[in-house]
Amino acid sequence: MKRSKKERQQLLKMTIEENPFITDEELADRFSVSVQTIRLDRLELSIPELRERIKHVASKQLDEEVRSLPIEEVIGEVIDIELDQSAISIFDVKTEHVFQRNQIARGHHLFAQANSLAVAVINNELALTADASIRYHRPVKLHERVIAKAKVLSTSEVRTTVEVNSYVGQEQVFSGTFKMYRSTKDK
Amino acid sequence: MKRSKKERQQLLKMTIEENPFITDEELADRFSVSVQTIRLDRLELSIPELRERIKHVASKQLDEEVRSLPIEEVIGEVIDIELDQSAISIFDVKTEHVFQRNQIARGHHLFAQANSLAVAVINNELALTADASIRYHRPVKLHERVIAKAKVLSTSEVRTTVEVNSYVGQEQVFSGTFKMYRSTKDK
DNA sequence: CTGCTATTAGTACCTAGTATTAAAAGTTCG
DNA sequence: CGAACTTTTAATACTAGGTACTAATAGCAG
Repeated sequence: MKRSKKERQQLLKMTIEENPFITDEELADRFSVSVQTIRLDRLELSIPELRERIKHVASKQLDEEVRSLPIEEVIGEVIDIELDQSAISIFDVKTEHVFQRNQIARGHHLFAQANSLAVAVINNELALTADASIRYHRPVKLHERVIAKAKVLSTSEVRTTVEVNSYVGQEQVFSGTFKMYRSTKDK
Repeated sequence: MKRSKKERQQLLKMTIEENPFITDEELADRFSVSVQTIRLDRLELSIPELRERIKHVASKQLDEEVRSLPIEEVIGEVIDIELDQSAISIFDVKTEHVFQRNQIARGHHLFAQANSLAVAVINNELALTADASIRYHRPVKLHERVIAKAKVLSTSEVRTTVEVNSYVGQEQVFSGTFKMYRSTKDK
């Protein structure tokens, strides 16, 4: 089938994005053009060669391995954070989070969102929850968006108290107070 | 400095593990031997060439991207239950439950085990957590088996209080008191 | 000094490219 | 229709980072 240059380049870009491991030769085959054409296309689109693409993906992987900060491990998506002060995350309730019978979110998901946000807000290599006191104000339903706001109330050498309030729209659905250990090194 | 063949190969292995992006030439420089020697070493140690190493790292990255598992639905296995009285469940801590940095189980999994057991023990079409007070006695580590025991403390028309204590072996790791609504129908 | 291992050197070949020049094919406009 | 332009293909020289193989040399042990 015939494709215009523009169409081909558009497809090329998508193809490479989907599978960065593809060679120019395979691409040439796939689009029924010469290898040179593919190379001109890549040049015009500023798409680097196979090895560079792979290298880039691999570096990302190494980054991830090294990093693995608590922020990656938060349940929900952190949209704002000021270390040792406050943090906000959003959590969309999907089918896998609710009881089938009544479409109400299972409590531990709201807890997890709040608790992990409390962990994340603490500017420390490691924070562990010591104890917590929580309250569910009203049930949260499927497809609702829960916004959790964490606020650090007090901090001492080894302990920090974090308050988390979660809302759906203007309505409060959850509140919790988390007392956290801030262990300095590994335990 | 002089190193024996064995010493060099040992170091070589570690060096490549730490930085898979290093070329034979750089390695040769670093160990003050010829490039050929490095290649013989890699051959003996079955270490693939630079590009293959990078490719391998990159594929791992793509795997990870696909993964991104949601918080799982299974929160321990109920092994005994007497409705409105008591229940026991076990929960094996796997890699997906721990912080990567220190292999300590994330608090919300212990909470989820206890909370879901509290829900299960209540002989009602629907039970919802109203509030909870919990305490983490000691961190739980990877591969430990947590046994949660729930006991119903009091029951009224609409509310039930459940106490849950969790253990690893003889040692208590978690305790919580859950006040539950026993709503008769849907809310 | 003879063997042996370890190391180094050299050559041909490979993949997946870049960079450049040139020719051929396709398209558009007057 | 044909000149002018764009697009595509082809061909060549060169590169990095290797493999595979052969051969020469270095170091040391008995």
